[in-house]
Amino acid sequence: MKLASKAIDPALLFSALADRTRLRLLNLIEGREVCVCYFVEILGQSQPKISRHLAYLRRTGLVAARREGKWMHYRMAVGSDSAAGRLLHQSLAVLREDKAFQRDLALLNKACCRPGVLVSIDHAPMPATAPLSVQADK
Amino acid sequence: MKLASKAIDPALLFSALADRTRLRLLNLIEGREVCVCYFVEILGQSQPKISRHLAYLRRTGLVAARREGKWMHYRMAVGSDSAAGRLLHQSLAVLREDKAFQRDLALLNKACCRPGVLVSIDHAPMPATAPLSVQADK
DNA sequence: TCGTCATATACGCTTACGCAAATATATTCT
DNA sequence: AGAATATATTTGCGTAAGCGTATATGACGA
Repeated sequence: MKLASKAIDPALLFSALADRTRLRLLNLIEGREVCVCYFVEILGQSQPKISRHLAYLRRTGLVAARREGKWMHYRMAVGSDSAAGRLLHQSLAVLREDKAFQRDLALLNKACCRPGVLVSIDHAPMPATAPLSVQADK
Repeated sequence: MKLASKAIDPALLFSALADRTRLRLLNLIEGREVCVCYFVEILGQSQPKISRHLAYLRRTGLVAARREGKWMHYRMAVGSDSAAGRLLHQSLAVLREDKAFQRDLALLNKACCRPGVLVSIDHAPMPATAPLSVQADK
């Protein structure tokens, strides 16, 4: 059961959103559980940088981590029952109008649905939930 | 005519929202034009502090200022036609669920609709547009 | 036990931000 | 012109945040 430890201050929430790397991470995390190795691969940024930003999001209480063997999986820790959660989720919805964010999601889709496309991580664990498809192929 | 000078980067927008004073200012500005003296009075913060945060919002392109005699009036500079505008406006909508933000709006209502309540500014110019009433008296 | 892989943290540095106090600018009034 | 009012900007200082590089931790396999 998810403890509502304490309401997240709006200004603090927006601080967490005030960085493009963190926005991209949250975009990928929303709605599923994602392994760190996907973040590094898809964002194309150094591992310490990704890890540092994930730590920031963890400290803020926006995401939670779960260890599974060597891998760490991150997931959302706030739902739309809190004001902060609504702020976060509705903001991500708008951000996904941007092609760059759609592209990140598409890469995540490829990575878990077409293993081998991202060869360097084709041994990594699958996300627990399939990423929402952006502009589904209809 | 409002020039769409350049799209506001989402991370930059969220930086502007990452401060409680600026959130309160934006809450008051949205939907009308407000004189600086109201900000100082309602937020109960020092004039230089208010001015500094207004300057920040101006630099970011979120608000615009207009001089009228000795007074400066601030208004929103982004509409819901831009992604940043949608992010901003929908965020303010959620923030107004909070009593503190409702209270600020109520004080603005009093200040312009019942002159004399805030005696120290009862000589100040009226907001151009009446503030949206929060929880209208039904 | 050792080595390796996956991830996290520490360090040193630089830049941005927030605040209070002081000062500057612009406008109106006399 | 000079004083008063409304607002803006500067200065100095402390803190938080970002980055890259280097190092530490934790889990697994040989």
